[in-house]
Amino acid sequence: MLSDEEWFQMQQCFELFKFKKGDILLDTNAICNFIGFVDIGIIRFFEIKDGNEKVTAFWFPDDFLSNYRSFLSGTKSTHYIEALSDGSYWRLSKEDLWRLFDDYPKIDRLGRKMAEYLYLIVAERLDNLLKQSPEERYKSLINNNSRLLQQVPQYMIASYLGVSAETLSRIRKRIYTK
Amino acid sequence: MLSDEEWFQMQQCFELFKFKKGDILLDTNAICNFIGFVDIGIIRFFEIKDGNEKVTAFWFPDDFLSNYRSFLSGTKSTHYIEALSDGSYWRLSKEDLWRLFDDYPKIDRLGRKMAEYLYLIVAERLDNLLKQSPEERYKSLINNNSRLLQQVPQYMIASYLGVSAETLSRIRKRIYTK
DNA sequence: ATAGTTTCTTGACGTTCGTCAAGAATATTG
DNA sequence: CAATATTCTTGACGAACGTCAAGAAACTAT
Repeated sequence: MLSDEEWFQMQQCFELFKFKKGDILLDTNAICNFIGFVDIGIIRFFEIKDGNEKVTAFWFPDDFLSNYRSFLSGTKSTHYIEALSDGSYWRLSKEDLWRLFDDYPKIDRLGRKMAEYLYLIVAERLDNLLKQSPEERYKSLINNNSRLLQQVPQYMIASYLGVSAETLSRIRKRIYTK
Repeated sequence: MLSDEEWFQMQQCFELFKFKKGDILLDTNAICNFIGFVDIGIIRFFEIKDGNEKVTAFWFPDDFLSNYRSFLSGTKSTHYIEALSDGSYWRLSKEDLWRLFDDYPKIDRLGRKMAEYLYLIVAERLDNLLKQSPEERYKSLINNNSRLLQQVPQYMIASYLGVSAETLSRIRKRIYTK
């Protein structure tokens, strides 16, 4: 889809960032001025409401990584991006991306595909949250996202599903004892 | 942002569709092959789960109108698009849009802006759903979307907020009697 | 105006959830 | 291996929600 020249120009702009478990890759109130892709490691995207963590997303290798809302709108992040393990990610600054979009129409189109793809992910998550019960959401996770269950603490998954840690523990008990 | 020529080409592709209250503009299991913009009227986007309606969105004049998930992914719609009043909307077929994207890079870029904008809307809605209580969500609606309260039946708003009609009735009682 | 339809409210009751607290299980570190 | 920290489970209890059913209120249409 892209020519060699276009790929080269894009690759030139990506920079590898290493991180340690617990590192904050984006703090609240900062404006997210980059997008990235996970190289190695696990990352979570969450906010804090009344002292409670609300996890919006987990990211694994090859996943898109950004506070895309803050990135697009230029508003301060309400969320943290935090490393759940050691690892690294490829980073592209907003400045460079805008320049690539201006200089190369095909990269601009790639940006459209990216936005469309990210729309699909979040729209599907919204739909599931509206129509499924917590138990159904957990079962979906078992079928579609089992690596998450193995590599992320359960209380974070609970938050991702929109329930308390205790409730998820009881959901699991319900499921696995019948 | 677009030249006269580009605007003209786009306008050529839009077609006005009239509808009556209760009309189904997109049925479940159909593939959404258009995007549109509301000209006149009110429209809702909803699905049915276990006999219950789950409203995902309401659209007013100038709002973007499509099952964008079905449109982008080419999968069958799980939702209905239904007219809540008489009205009309401007419609652009997928075929024409793809052609416009191919022929005019600036329209392609406009498509990126559109996808980005729609991402922001759904991402914010997801965030609110994860972090706010039903009562908080209703209060947000009062402040940010009051025309919705005046022009849409309350039981549909309840569904949009993710609660039963009775619960919203009780939330309103809680709020307005103290 | 009146009859019919739709929408909203209220009460009763059972279920699920959140919170707090304690302890068990698991993982990490020295 | 022992000590510590983290995560998970369980119980008890109260709050919020869903459902069913009945009636009130608002809206439509003739």
